[in-house]
Amino acid sequence: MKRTSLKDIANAVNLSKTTISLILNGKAKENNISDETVNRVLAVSRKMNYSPNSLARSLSMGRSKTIGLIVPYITDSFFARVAQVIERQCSSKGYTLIYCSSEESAEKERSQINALLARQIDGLIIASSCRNGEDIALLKNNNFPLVLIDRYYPAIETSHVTVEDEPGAFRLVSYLIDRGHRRIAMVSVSSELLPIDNRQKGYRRALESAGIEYDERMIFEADNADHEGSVRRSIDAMLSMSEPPDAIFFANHLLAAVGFKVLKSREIAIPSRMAICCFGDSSYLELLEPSITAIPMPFEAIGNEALRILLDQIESPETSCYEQIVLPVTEIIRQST
Amino acid sequence: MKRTSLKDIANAVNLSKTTISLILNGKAKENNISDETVNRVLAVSRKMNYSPNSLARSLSMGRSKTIGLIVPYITDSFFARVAQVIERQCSSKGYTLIYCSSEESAEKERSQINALLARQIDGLIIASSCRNGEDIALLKNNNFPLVLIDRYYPAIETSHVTVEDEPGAFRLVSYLIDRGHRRIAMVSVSSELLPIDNRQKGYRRALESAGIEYDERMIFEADNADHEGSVRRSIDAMLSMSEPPDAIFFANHLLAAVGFKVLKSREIAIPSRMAICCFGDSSYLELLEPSITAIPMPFEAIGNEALRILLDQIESPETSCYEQIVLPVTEIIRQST
DNA sequence: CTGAAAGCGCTTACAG
DNA sequence: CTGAAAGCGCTTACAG
Repeated sequence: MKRTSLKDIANAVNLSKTTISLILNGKAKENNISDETVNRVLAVSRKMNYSPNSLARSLSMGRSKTIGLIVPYITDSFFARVAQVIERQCSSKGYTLIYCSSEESAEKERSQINALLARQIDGLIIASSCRNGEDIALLKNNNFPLVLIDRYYPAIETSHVTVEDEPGAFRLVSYLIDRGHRRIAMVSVSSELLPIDNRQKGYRRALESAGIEYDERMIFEADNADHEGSVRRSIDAMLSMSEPPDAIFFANHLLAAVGFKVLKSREIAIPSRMAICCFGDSSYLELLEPSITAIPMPFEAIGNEALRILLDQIESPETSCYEQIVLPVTEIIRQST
Repeated sequence: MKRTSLKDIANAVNLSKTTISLILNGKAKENNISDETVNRVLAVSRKMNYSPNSLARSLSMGRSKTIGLIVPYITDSFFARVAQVIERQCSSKGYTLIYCSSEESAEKERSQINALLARQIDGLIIASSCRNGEDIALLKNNNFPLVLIDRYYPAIETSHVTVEDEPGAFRLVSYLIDRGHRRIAMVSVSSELLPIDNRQKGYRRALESAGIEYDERMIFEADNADHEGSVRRSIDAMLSMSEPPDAIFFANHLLAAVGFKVLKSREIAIPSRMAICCFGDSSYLELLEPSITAIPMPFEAIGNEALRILLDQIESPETSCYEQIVLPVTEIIRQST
């Protein structure tokens, strides 16, 4: 597809590329280019349907007005919504967003970081796999504009936007305890994900501060590659315990949905025989019967803050400094607890 | 962030950029470059952590190994899954995917098409707003590699991948009729979206072939900007009819979820007082109580076929021709009907 | 076996 | 008021 270039316009109006470029970039005034010339060029460029080749422009300017976003799964409604928020903000600020899914793989994450850097992106927002400290450190050491969301590396000082994972989990589990539950299981995912770890800490602290002994057999780790199967096995394992749990805290909304399904299929009454709740939320959790107690993620704030910090780093590198934002969360009590 | 360039390597090893470029692109053999030189360059380029500037490369080669995908909403699980499928396929074929959400706006779609073209993408997959025939025709006339998914323009011959909207709706509504329903309402979205229109046609044909008179007051159009409110109003309107419908066919899964919620809140028993079903599916529709009869979208096949056709156009422009794929769909009968 | 040179489509000091 | 020229980082005929 032949696109018209600056040179084409220059030839058409018998001026130099320089002049055309200046005019099209709104620098006519400061270069004293006559109104007549400006209008003529504008008209012709419109007629020729000109739009600049942004590769050439970025290459020449050394910045692309593009930012990258890497999330684990775009199919996870939480990340999709964060992406939506960031995409909208970006376009209102004249930036383009390129996003991709790392599928929770450190290698994919690495190759995506490299692919994005190769495209000369101006900054990067990552919900990292938590197993890629090397690249994160490299970016940081090069002062590359970077904001981590949802997950960060405690050992590496960066800007990041997260939520109150530990306190949120603490409150939710404490609530279960207040409701009389004593045997509370937790289903999380098998990985070193920081937020999951913090949610587990909150769970543990809630038990401790209620004087309930922590029992590691009550912690189940699902397999990201097989939520369905692994959650089913976890729940079956719980049910076959001599003293089965009477409540389950799921580490995220996807696990909770699967858990709900399994419990239903096993005909376990919720909440009478098993109360359930989870970190994170999704529109359908309130539609289920019983509706599920959950802690919604402030995806709007996460996206907005992350982009604000990133653009600050990009546009005012000298004054900007690392910002760590921890957003508050509030549980929504529904029927499942 | 200073990246190392070909020139940096050339200087480091005292060879020309040409030689480095040839080696790094695996063209050493055909240019008789000595193994020793090759190894030396490879080692140095690794040590210097070189990765080519893909903007420069694309600019020079005139192709970017990048394809664009425009969907209405990445937060719609259907499109997120299609995007996931395409992203995976792309990366396995050495392409990068850039996707963005048009939010069902023709203007956004247009500006995204232009932004993507400006990035010299090699091809484009679009689930179009159906109100942007102008740009689609322009792309087509320039022989730009293009595949439409989910929606297409009947007046413009292009490659596209869609599903059996009309037959699917026909079968589903016929099923409702078989179950004894006579007053069947349809809730669709207020737009000129082709698949929605086809689903409506299927609905209508089912009624006709069962000898049920079509009543346009049974068609409700929800507002994309306010699903919640408009579906609520539609359902309230139905309920206040002298002879309310006894079944509702929702044009997509998002509408069905909202409809389910409203019916519950109005304490309308499903399916005894009101049967419901929808086109499209989502993991949670089977978790609801009653679970919802639906027609799953073959997102895997949509993504795979679309990309296959597109790559064919890109890589063999001379032999490729327009392909129109209509994928079959099968309803899953659940408890809501 | 290797390099100089032109070109991809832009921007931007610099000169007149 | 406007243009020639260099440069961004690559690739690729062409020459030796």
